[in-house]
Amino acid sequence: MASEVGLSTAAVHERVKKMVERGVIERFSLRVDPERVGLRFTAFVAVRNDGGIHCREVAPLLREMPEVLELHSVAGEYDFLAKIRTTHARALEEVLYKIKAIPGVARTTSTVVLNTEFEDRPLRLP
Amino acid sequence: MASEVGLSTAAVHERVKKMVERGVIERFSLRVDPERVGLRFTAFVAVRNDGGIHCREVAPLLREMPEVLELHSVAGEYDFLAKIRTTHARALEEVLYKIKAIPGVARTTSTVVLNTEFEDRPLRLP
DNA sequence: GTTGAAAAATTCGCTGT
DNA sequence: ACAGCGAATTTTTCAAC
Repeated sequence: MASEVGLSTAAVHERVKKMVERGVIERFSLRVDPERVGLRFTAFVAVRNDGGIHCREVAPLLREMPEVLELHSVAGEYDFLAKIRTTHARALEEVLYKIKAIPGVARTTSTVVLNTEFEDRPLRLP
Repeated sequence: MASEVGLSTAAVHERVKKMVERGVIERFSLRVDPERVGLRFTAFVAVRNDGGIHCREVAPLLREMPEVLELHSVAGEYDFLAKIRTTHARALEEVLYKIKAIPGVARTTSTVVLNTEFEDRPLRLP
C-alpha cells in the first residue's frame, strides 16, 4: 500500500488514522454478496406519509426493519425512498405490510429490481 | 475479533479466507463519508430506453460515468434506476445531459435526495 | 481447529519542516 | 505543531499438525 504511493507504511498509517479521527473514513467493512447469503430480491420502495405521524418519526421505524438497507428522504410525490432486500418477492410483501402499518403511511410504490448491474462503486473524489 | 466469537484468530482467518475464495465476501473496503469529500448531492435517476440501442449496451455506458454509483435494471415504466452522487445540483444536470446523449434514451426522471437517513447497513443473514 | 514461526501491521522516538 | 522515517513492538497470516 505504502510503496505504491511513495510513502513509508508508518506515514500511510498515520494518514489513515487521522482520516478516521476526522470522520472522513467512517468505517472499515467487507462486502458480502447478497445473493450468496440468500438475499435474492431487491426493490426500491417509495413511501408517502400523509400526516399520521411526523416524517421524523417514520425514519426510525424504518430503520428497525433489517430488510431496509438504505433510506433517503426525497423531494417529489413521496417522502422516502427505501432500498429493500429480501429472500424473495413474498418476503417483500411482509415488509410492505409492516411499512403500511405505520400510522400516516398512505401509499407505497415498489420498483422491482430485475438485475443489479453494479453497486458499491468507489467514490471518485471531485 | 476471535475472542468475541470463541475461536482462535487463525480459525477466524481460515473461515474468512474460505468466504473470500467462495465469493461470499466480495471485497474489503472502507467507507468514506461522501459529504466530507465534497459529494453533497444525491439523486436517483430512472432511465427509459426507447429502442435506439439495446438495453445491454446502455449499462456499460452508464458504468463509465463515475457519478453513477449504482445501476439496477428494473421492472416498470423505466428500464434502469441509477443512484448518482455529484458535488451539487448543477453537476447533476451535466450527468443528465450525458445520459440523454445515449442513443435510445428517451426519458429520465430524477428523484432528488434531501437527506440520507442511513446507508450501507450490514446485511442481516436470513 | 490449534499451534507456532514468518510476515505484516502498529506504535514509538526522532528528524526536518 | 506537524508530516515523515526507521526501529521496536504487537498483531496477523500461513504452514504443519
